[in-house]
Amino acid sequence: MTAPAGDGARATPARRPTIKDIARRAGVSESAVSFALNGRPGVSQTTRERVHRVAADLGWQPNSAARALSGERSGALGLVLARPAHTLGVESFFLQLVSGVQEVLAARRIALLFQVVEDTAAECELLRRWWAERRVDGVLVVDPRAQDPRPALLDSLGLPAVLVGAPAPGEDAGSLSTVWADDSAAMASVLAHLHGLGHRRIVHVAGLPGLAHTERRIASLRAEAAALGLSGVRSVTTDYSDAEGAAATRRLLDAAEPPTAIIYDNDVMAVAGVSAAAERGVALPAELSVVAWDDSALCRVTHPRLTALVRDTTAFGRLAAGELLDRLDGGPARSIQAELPHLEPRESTAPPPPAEREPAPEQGLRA
Amino acid sequence: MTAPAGDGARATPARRPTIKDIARRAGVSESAVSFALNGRPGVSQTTRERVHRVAADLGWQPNSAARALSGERSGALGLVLARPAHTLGVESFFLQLVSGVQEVLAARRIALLFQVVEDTAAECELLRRWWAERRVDGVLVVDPRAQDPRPALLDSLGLPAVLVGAPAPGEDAGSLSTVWADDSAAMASVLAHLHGLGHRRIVHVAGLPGLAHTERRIASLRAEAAALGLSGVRSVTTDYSDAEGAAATRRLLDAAEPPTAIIYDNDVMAVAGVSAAAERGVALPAELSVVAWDDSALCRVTHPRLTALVRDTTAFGRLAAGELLDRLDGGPARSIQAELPHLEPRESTAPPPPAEREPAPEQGLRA
DNA sequence: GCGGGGAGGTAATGCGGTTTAGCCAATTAC
DNA sequence: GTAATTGGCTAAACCGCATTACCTCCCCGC
Repeated sequence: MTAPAGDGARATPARRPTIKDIARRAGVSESAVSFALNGRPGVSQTTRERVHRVAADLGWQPNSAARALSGERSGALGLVLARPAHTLGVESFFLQLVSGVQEVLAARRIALLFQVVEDTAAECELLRRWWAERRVDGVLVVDPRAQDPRPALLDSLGLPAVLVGAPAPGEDAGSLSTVWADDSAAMASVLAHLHGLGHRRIVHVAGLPGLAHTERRIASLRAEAAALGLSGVRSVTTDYSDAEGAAATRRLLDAAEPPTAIIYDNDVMAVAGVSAAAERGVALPAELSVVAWDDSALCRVTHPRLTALVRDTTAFGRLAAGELLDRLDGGPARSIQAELPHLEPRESTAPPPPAEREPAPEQGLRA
Repeated sequence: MTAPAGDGARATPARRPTIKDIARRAGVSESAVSFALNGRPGVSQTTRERVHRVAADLGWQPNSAARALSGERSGALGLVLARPAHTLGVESFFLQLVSGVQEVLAARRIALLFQVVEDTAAECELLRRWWAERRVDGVLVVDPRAQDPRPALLDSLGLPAVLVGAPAPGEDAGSLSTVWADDSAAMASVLAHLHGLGHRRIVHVAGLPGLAHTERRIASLRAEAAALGLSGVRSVTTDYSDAEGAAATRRLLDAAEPPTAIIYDNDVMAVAGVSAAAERGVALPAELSVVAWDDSALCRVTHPRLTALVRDTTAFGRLAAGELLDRLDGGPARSIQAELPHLEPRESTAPPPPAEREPAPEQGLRA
C-alpha cells in the first residue's frame, strides 16, 4: 500500500460522476448535457455526440433519486405478495411470473420492488406507503380476491396498476388494467377431458376460497357439470398446502362413494394427493384419475406422470409488465386475455373402472 | 360528478403532502418540521408533538427520492438472482430466503429490489448500474461461486454487501461479510448416517459445478469417505433440474455396480431420482437409500418420504439481512455461521441389501 | 448593566437531475 | 433594411428533504 496513511475511513469508494462532471469535460452547460442525454432538442448533433462520448467515458448513469425527484418518475414498479411466510412453498408460479416481468422491465431499465407480506391488510398499508414515498410508478396486483380492497385503493391514490388475473365475479377492476387467463374455459376443458373418459364422480380440490380464480373455477365446474348432467361433481377448498391437499384426498377416498377423478388446483397438492392415494392402496390411473392445474417438474417426476393444465407463466408476466408500462405511458385501461391454458394428457388420467363407467359417449381423449 | 368538466386528464390523483404542507399547518418553518420528524434537537417538546400530529393527520411519508438525494441513503437493498429463467423451477429456497430478509427489512421500512438475470456477467452489470444510479444502499450476494468476480467488484465500488454462503475454497470474500452454513459438517453427518446403516457405494448427485457450496460438499464428501476408508464414493454434477437428476440416477442404476445410496443436492432432483428408480423397478429403501439436501413439502409427499437435510432458510435470510443492516450502520465485516443443518431421517434410508452390506461397525442409526 | 450561553427557531444551501425562461447570432420574411 | 424566426446554448428555478449557519430571545453570572 503506497496510499498516504491517515484517514481512517475505507479507501475512497470511487466517486460517481454527475452531469456536472460531464458538462465540465465537454465544455458545455449542465442543461445542454441533460438535453443531449435525453434526446431533447436544443443541442447540435456534434455537441450531442461529444456529450454522449464523455458520459460513456466517465461511466455516467443518472442518479435515480435525482431523476425521480425532478422527473416525477421513480423508475421502479412494485409487486406485493400477500402470503403467510410458511405457505411460501414449492410453487414455482411467482418466481416464473417475476422472471417474465423482469424480461420486459430490464429492457427499459426499470427496477422491481418485490415484497412478501402477511395478508391483504398489510399489503394495502404497503401500497399506500409506496405511493406516499413515491417509491414506485405503478404496481402489479396479484391474487385478486373476493371483496378486494386494492383496486379501489389504487384508484383513489391514482397509482397505475395492473391486475394479474381477473377480478372476482361481480366485482370490477376499477381503473386498473386486467391481464387474465380464462379459468372458466380451462376448467371446462378439464371436465370435458374427464367426462370424455367416462368419469362421473369428479371432485375439484381447490385452493384458497377467497381468491377470485378459485371462485371462478368452482363456478365454472358447477355450470359445466350441470350442462353435462353430472350430479356427483363438486369442489372443496384448501390452503394450497401439501398437507391440506393430502388430507382432502384422504377424506374423499374414505367416503362412501369416492370420486374416480380429482382435479387439483396446484401441482403440490396433486402430488400430495397421489401420495395419499398410494397410502390407501388406490391405483393410478386404474382406480383414480388425477389432473394438476399448472404444470411443473413435479408433475413429471411422479409415477405415473400427471396430466396437467399447462400455461406459460413467464409469458403471462411479460404480458402484465408490458401492459403496466403502457399504462404508465398514458395508455387506456384494458382487459387483456392471455393464451388459453391447454391440457397436457399424461398417464394419470384414464377411463374409470368398468363398474363406475358412465354409458360413455364417443371415446374422445381430447376435449 | 359535480366537478367542473374540462381537463381531459384523470381526476386529480390525491396530492401527496410534503413537509411544506406540514410546516404551514403547524405554523413553523420547514426545517423545524424536519428536525421534529427526525428526532433531532432544535425544537421544543410541544412543537415536536404538534408537528407529529399534523404529519399523521396529513398521512405524510417522506419522499424516498428526496431523502435519498439529500441523505445519501436510498432506503433500499438489492438481491440479484443469476439463473437462466427456465431453471427457475420448483425450488422454494429463494422465496423463503427473501421472505426472511423482508421480515427484517420491513421493520426498518427498507425496500428490497429483487431481480432475476441470466448469468453472472449480467449480474455484475446490474450491480454496477444499481451502484451508479444509487438505487441501493447495499446488496445481498447469493450463490457464491468459484472465481467469483462479485466480491472484488463490490469492494471497488464501495457498495456494502453480504455474501450469502461461504466463498469458494481458496477465495476470500474481500471486505464483504459472510453468512454461511457449514456444508462440510452437514455432508459429514449425511455420510455418517449412511455409513452407519452399512452403505459403502454412495453417490452424491450434486448441483451446478461452479457454485461454491457444490465444490465444498464434493470436497467434504471425498475427505470423509477417505477417512472412513470408503472407495466407492463420488459426486456427479448437474444443473439442479429434475431432468438431469433423473438422467444421472438412470446412469447410476444402470452401471455395473450401482450405488446403494444416493445423496441429492436438492429436493427436486431427489424426487426425480426416486421416480427414475421406480421406473427401473428399484425398491426404496430396500435396494436404494435416498437423502435430499433441503427439506420441503416434496420430501414429505413421495412414497416413501425422503430423509432430508433440514435447514431454516427463513432464519438464514433474517441473519443475512440483519448483518447487512449492521454493515450499513458502520459495523465491521464479519463471518457469521448459521445453525448447522440437521438430518431428518425418514423412510427413504435403511440398511442396504445384505449382499451389499459392509462388515458393519456398530449399528448406529444416528450419526 | 453587560457579556455569554443555551434553547428554540428561521433562512439558506445543496443533493443531481429536469425544465422554463432568456440570450445571442444567423437566417428568413416582407 | 428592418422585424420576426429559429437554432444552439446558458442561467436559474425547482423537485422535497437534510443540514448548516445564523438569528433572537431569555436567563444567568458577575
